[in-house]
Amino acid sequence: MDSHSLRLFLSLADNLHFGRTSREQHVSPSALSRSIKQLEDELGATLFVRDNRSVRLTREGQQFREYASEVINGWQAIRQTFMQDQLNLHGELSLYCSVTASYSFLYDILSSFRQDYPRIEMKLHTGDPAKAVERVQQGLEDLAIGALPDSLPGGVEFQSITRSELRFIGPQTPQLLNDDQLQHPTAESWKDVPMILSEEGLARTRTDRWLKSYNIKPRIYAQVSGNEAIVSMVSLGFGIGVVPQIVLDNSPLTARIRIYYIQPPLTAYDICLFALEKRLKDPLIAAFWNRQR
Amino acid sequence: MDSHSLRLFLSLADNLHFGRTSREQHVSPSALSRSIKQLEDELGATLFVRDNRSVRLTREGQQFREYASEVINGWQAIRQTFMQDQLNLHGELSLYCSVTASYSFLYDILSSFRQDYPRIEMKLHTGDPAKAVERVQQGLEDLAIGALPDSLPGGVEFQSITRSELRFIGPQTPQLLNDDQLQHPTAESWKDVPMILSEEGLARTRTDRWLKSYNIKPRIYAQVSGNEAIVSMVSLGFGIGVVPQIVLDNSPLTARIRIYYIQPPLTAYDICLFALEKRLKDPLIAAFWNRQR
DNA sequence: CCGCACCATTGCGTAAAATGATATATTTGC
DNA sequence: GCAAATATATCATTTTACGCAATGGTGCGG
Repeated sequence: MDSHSLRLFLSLADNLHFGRTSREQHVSPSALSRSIKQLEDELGATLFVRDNRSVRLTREGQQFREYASEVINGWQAIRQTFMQDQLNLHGELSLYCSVTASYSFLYDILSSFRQDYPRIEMKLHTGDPAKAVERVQQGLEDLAIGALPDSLPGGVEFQSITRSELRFIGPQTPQLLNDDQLQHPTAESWKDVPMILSEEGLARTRTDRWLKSYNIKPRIYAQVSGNEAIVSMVSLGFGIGVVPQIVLDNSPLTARIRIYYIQPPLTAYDICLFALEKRLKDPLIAAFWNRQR
Repeated sequence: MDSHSLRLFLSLADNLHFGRTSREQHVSPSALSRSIKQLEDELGATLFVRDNRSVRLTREGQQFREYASEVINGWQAIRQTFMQDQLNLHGELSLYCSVTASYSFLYDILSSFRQDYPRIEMKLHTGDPAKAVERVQQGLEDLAIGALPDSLPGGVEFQSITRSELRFIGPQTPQLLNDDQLQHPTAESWKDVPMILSEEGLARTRTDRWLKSYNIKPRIYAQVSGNEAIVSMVSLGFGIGVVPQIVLDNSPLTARIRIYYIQPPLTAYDICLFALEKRLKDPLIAAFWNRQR
């Protein structure tokens, strides 16, 4: 028995619907199904009657629901108690991240942090994630989110948040790359492919390295800054580009572009939180660094 | 947060001693330490003050102790409630296993089963584990514990309980095998090594296969039945034998024998519980099969 | 003052478990 | 028959847990 299963159970007991619950709780349907089944096995009782069309709580399920919600509420309550001081912890934290980050996982991070530390104000600055480490290092920001570079300057600490693959993308039409160009990239076949690349940053470095490994001298149509701008230009048919998957997940233009899956793939982005090591002692920064996840 | 961590926490809160608690709870000191640390991280509070010489509960720890014991007791209580019918479940179950099994893991299995189904009587029969599957198949036993054979007859279901490596053992003195014989076994160097083997069973099959792979024709000093007898004869210096590690763990003769670690090791024993598939519907057998672990 | 025993913790390599993706079965309502 | 929803199996991958051995700190006795 663990709190995660209990949360899933409680959510399912509310929804009475596996699909909806799995989406709400960010787990796959199979994981949810297994989790409930495991709970039932441990208890030696059936919690839900599923008749392929509807889900409903058994008598035991209702009973267990009370217990589960007590456990979860008790847990939250005791955490609140322990965090009394945290209620008094107040001030301001600046966080630098990309527009994409602010659209995606940042919401979850900030909303749970907000619950625990309601009196800490967050100043959110968005910009090119390639500058994340630099901004922290220069003391312009308390915290920053960006991709983990191949080499991190000393004195900067990081913690991994998520990973995201780097993708080659092209416009939906016209199709700028054919199978042959993808599977057997050569300098010759790629010489006229127009490319739209970031001016700097990991995506650029890794793309350059990939191109170089095939001796391709790219025809650079445009160098832009900002992944959204790349997606935008690609969708308009100007060329092919390279952006992290997470940008595509949150882009309104996904229908206008296509993803080219190359082998071997570019090394994935490791999206991390950065802070200056010596500033980790700062109570506000420490609170964020050690936040509940 | 999971029930296992809570149990560890409660035990530690009683003992105020990591070493003792880890022994009591059958986990390594490191696992215990990490488990407590994780709990503290999740809660954002220190539960114990450890000053390398003593362990004591913090104020938060005392508070959490109440919560934890409520959660655990509640869990037990709700399981009891769900198992009301089980209290009424009564009758007799026969279980066949080796002497070694009855000395080791069987205690844990039976004592927890006993708690859940106090009115089910267990008839324990001990004997050669090689006969486990056969006894179940013939309907002589409801359940049996033994090593999973390479091929299981149809209609017999199994569930894994634990694994145990097969070990070559020799007497403490005289040393019957030298390094060369172990690392480069040849027919020539092994021809005079006296061996004590089971008459039948997996250990015998696997030993034979191993010997054959090196073209060794063993000099069989004795064929006996029962692993304890093998250990006994080996300890007296009659020859070398092959027994599962678990037999050694529970033998009073370990000081008199030595283990020869060969590479590659023999395929380990997979110690399983067996039952006839069609009898799994029997409420008593089902209760044991799906017992709490 | 120096080993020495004791004890919690940490690093590391490996083993086990959880997960997501995918495919398939099954039932039910339309 | 078809679509929707749950259950289950399998596989690859990631994540986690574990034990072992080593570390570091502390008090005690010689």
